[in-house]
Amino acid sequence: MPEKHRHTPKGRSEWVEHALAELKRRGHRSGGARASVIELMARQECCVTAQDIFDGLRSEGRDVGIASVYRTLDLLTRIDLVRRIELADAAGYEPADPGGDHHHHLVCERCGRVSVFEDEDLERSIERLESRLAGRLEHTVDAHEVVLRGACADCRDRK
Amino acid sequence: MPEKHRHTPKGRSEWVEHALAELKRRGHRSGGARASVIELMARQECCVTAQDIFDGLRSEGRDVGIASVYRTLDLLTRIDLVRRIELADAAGYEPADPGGDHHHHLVCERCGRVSVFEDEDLERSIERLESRLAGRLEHTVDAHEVVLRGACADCRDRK
DNA sequence: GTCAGTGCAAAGCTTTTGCAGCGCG
DNA sequence: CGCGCTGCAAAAGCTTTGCACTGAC
Repeated sequence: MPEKHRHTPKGRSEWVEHALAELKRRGHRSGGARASVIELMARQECCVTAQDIFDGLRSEGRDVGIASVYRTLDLLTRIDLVRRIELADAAGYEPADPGGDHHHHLVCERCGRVSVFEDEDLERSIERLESRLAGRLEHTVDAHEVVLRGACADCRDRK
Repeated sequence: MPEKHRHTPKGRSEWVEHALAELKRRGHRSGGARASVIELMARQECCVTAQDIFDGLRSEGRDVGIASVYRTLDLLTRIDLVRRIELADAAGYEPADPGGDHHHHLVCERCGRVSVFEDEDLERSIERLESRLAGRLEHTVDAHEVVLRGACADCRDRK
């Protein structure tokens, strides 16, 4: 059952705590740029690009270098606090909700807008597939990514 | 049921015919570079990058410019003769088999190797999802892409 | 003969890396 | 007070674009 615009504000402030704690646990120091990226990421609805984050922080007056944005995203992705999604031009990043929030993305090929859906049926199919692959010792699977491409309601109506 | 290394040599020479015919039908002229890219694409097992195609053609002595490779891939993708898959660094391209060969990709996060799987169960879940989305007039869906990421048998065994 | 197709080179993007300096612990 | 974090700038890819020229129709 697809759902759009899912808000989880409480879950997200928990995510900030979790992320900072996890970084500390791994012996990372707490720097300003990294904290800013984490705080902004937590406020996002859906996946954002590194450039989005950079622009967002600049518009709030936080002079974070784009290199630090990439470095932070890379670090957070490597320790599974952030999920990276390969879109067409640039990669999208979003907080990896620990609470099993397995949503995927729907990209409009005309306007580029990205929306979100969830589907339990699909998720179960993927789980079965993953355990079959693991059972045959063919491949372990840590993550999966589903992208649907088409035209959003607005663009389709606009002929 | 996942299957690797699926050969469809007959289907692929048919694909060359189909691609050339479709281009002619649309009023495109038949140039050397484009024909070379199509011919090489047809021989590929799985998705290849533009650079792979460029290198492959050069090694066969065909001096095709990389811009022509990109232009051809772009054209073929736009008319659905080629499927573009977003991997990590560069995009992968593969012939779009008209015969409903809906396979997807399994990427090893350590060595980068890309393998292929097919899964009817998964495909049915996606079909149901797509018709639900279309039914609600939320989004049309022309294409879907599933990427699983993990460790291939070789890399996992190598500790 | 016309104009789509082509190769080369340059430009445009996203992402990474080098480096000097700052500041957390 | 060491070394991890940071910003800037430069570099390193991937992909697109400009342009003159070739060749298909």
